[in-house]
Amino acid sequence: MPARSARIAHADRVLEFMKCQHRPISAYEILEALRDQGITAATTVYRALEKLQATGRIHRIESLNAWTACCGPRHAETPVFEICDDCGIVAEHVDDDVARGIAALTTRSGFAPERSVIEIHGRCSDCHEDGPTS
Amino acid sequence: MPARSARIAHADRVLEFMKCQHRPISAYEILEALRDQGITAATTVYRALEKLQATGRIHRIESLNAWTACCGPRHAETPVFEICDDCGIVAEHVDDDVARGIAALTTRSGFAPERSVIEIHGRCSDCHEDGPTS
DNA sequence: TACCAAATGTAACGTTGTAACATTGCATCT
DNA sequence: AGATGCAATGTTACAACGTTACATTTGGTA
Repeated sequence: MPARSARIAHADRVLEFMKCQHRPISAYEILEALRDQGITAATTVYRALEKLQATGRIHRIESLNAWTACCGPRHAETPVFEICDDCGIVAEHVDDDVARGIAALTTRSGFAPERSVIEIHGRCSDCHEDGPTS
Repeated sequence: MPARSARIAHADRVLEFMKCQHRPISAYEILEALRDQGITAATTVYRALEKLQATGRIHRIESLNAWTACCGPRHAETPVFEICDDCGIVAEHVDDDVARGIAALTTRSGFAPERSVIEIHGRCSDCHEDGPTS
């Protein structure tokens, strides 16, 4: 894997792999999946994740210790994640009402917010099958 | 299977310790602190934490991998945490506006919520010292 | 008493993340 | 071209967080 393309390759390879997944992925899953593409150590994966997160192209799901590709246009805004505990799929939203609620709360309490983690666990529409028993 | 109240010593000791702290505590910090009270293994701490969480007396802070005593009467509702990244203090709120925003979002998307994680990182009022002075 | 179930102890292991330091590839300057 | 400097990468070891599996103790109850 020579040449100049190798200098950006790892972060890009990690991002490409993450975009093909439809659920959050752990750093060690990425490591295993990309081992045959020259990524051999956890350190490398974490460095790639750090760069991708800094540029807003991926998000960390705190309550899963896992990572997911950003699936919106440009996300400077706080995402709200809906995480299906059944099939594992994650939906990413930007919600102005929730954001306003957070802003109002922090204003009242005198707290200066910098980063919000909003993760809703439950069942997605495909999995809860809105029925009686189960 | 009636009352068995004498067997909860460890969970009680863990809860008492956590109430004396004013910031989130990791499971291993609890282990070290309570080693001289007969708690000798991580397993014991995690079992106590699990019980306390199940009864709503403590919360897990997902973005810190740490735990905090519940400091409000509304154990059943989703708390919003303000976490000061400077001094480490955590404020716990129950906010109906935020809860309504979450409920509206999940209703629109057909998601069945079960558990929400809402953690706001930033600076508390004592730490950001609003303004140019410092 | 004898039994059962919950609580606890113990050891090992699995997962997630970081620190510290060496090495390599590429751009730039002289 | 040679020297230099920086960022990316490799390597190793370790720290932090959490779980599994199984043995043992304890107290209530049939």
